[in-house]
Amino acid sequence: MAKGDWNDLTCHVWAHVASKISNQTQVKQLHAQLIQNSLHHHYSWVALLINTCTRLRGPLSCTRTILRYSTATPSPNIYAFISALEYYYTLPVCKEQEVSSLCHQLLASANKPAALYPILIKSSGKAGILFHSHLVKLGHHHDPHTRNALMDSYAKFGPIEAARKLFDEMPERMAEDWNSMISGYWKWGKEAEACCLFNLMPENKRNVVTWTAMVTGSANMKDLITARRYFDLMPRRNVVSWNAMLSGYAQNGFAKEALHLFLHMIKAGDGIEPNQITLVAVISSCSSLADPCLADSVVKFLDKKKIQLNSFLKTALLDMHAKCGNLETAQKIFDEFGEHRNCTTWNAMISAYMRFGNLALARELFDKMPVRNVVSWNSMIAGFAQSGQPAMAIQLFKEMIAITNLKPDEITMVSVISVCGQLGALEMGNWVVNFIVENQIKLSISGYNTLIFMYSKCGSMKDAERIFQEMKVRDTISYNVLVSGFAAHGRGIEAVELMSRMRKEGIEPDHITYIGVLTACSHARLLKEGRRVFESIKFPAVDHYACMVDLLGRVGELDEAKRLIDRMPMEPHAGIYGSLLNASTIHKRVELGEFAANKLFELEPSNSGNYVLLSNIYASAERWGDVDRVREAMRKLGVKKTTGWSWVEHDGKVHKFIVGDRSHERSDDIYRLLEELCRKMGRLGYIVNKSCVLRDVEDEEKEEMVGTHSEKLAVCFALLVSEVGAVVRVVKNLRVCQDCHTAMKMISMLEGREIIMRDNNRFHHFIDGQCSCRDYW
DNA sequence: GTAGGGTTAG
Repeated sequence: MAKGDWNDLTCHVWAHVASKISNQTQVKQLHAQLIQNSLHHHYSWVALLINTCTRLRGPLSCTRTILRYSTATPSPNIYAFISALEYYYTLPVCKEQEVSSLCHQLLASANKPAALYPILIKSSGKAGILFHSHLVKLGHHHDPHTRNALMDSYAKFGPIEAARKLFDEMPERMAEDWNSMISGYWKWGKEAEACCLFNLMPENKRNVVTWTAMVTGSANMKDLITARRYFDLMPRRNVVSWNAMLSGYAQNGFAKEALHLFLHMIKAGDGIEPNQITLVAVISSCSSLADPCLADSVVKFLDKKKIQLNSFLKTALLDMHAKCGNLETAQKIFDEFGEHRNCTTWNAMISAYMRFGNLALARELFDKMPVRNVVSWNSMIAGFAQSGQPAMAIQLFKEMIAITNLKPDEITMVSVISVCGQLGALEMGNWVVNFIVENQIKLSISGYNTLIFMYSKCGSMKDAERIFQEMKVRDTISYNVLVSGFAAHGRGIEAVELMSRMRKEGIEPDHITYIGVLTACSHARLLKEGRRVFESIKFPAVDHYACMVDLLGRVGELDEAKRLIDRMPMEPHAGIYGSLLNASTIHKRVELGEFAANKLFELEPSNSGNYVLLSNIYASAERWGDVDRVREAMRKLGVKKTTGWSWVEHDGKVHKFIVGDRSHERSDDIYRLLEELCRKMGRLGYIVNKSCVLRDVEDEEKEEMVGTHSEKLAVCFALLVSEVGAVVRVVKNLRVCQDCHTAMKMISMLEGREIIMRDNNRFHHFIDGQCSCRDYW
């Protein structure tokens, strides 16, 4: 080959060579070969080299060299320069000044046709606006296309006001100018301005792009109704318009609508063929429906239409298989990616493992991945939070903010807030809220809803109400979370009032609201209000009946409760009989209790609580023979009483206890206090098998069956640290035993402090020797 | 190579 020669054949050969390059050393070798052949001045070579670097996404120094080199060649290649610029600008080490000076060098270095400026600006991404002053200097900014390109850069990357200024200064506007401006407004969340401009735009200038921009804009504001209206009104649709509508549905959780629209598209879509992007939306909808049959038909469709799989499609497929329960296929797709995996692929695989409960493999993958983004951290934090490992979730969050430059976003914070709620860790919750404010993390409605949830789970309804009041826009969930909070804290009146307010503000209560309000009435013994609420439900579900049975039972109307069960239009579930059994225990109704318990033994034979409750009913009626019979039945069936953990938060740290626990550093003090407490309360207490057993003073043979004693340890610890003078929050997951309840009342009276106890879903406020929940013990 | 559509985390 003659030196410096360049023709189609050599181009083809060298392009083939370049396409095989897989590492930086080979790039350098190719560069050396070019120099050897004196081809290095030819701009097509520069383009080839830079494209290779771009493909590898790694050899940074090489790209920088070539970037400088491409402006220094006698005939600089604008396209090669753009490729390099685009790539370089996405790198974290990119220096804007450097880019700007290179741009100016290039612009000043040679005469180029005016048509190149818009291309240069468009292709430069965020760097496009750096050309502005230069173009004004050269007088090129009056060219309509250049001007549009500049305006578009401002519209995309901000400030949007600068774009509007250019737009207003235009003597006449092309459709592209209107479209750029409208899309810009949508991009910056300025819905009103976008719609206003759309209405101002002359009707004959609106084209398929304008309409599609309106569809996408509305969909991004989560207003799918309006998006669909624009879609239906469009005079002409192409594949992009269909994709916009499909993706709108898919990204906003309207999977069924997306699939429905897709079927419509392939049946009567004006002869429009679905492409890769269409299928990405379709596959992601199949993922959220988690239906393996649907997954199968999509795979067949891809095969039939011979659609090429790109990395977006492959990742979507990986996710779909994982969500449909097929981890092997997901794993296979991940393995086939090989070196071409990107961050999203890794993340999809990590969340697949998390979904299958394989935390160890998820962690291994997370540690192995070369680059982690916010989603990677979020997947891990959420995964641990949802797998009952809240401490690990918190640790990862701390690592994230300590060792990475990544900024936690709303999704990170929602996981962390929810962990604080799970743990009942109020101090940590407050710290997290502070973090959100300091780092200016914007929360959406669902973010605020999580905050309300957290505060009510941490026992601070005051804060929960404050957040609710501060919200400018609320949805059904906001009301439901607060109503459930009131219910858990036994504040019935507030729950009923909140539902009225909800109706007044034009938000219709849903079945969850009704469950919350009825539960609140039940805990506060508001029979009249509860009846009214129940009667206002148009189609009461089985859970609403359960709440009503619970309410009737607690206030002692057990016969009416039984009649309601008999009248129910559907089959009663375990919750219904559970409420009846519980009420029978409280009101010592042996026969009704037996009836409910027998139903429950059929429905859930291994639930130990039912046996314990029945045995308690017999005990209260002094039918010791029956007590023994139930215990014997439990033993024979191998039903074990489940034990639970109790938590206390102190000084921002959560302390965890279980029966017989000796692991706490203040364990000795705790047990000493426990004995003292038992003595003070006029009961005999002693420690057996490292755990605490209480015996009734009057009947030394009768061991306490209720309570797991882990809460006793928790209570004692809470008392030990009580000198801090703060509200003590004892958090546990089983019903508080009577001793603890009595102890709490005593302490609240003697020390004049408020004590808040969390008992699974309920809260008990002890003030001045009284407990807030009237139906309790 | 002027404007519109893409995967993962709650």
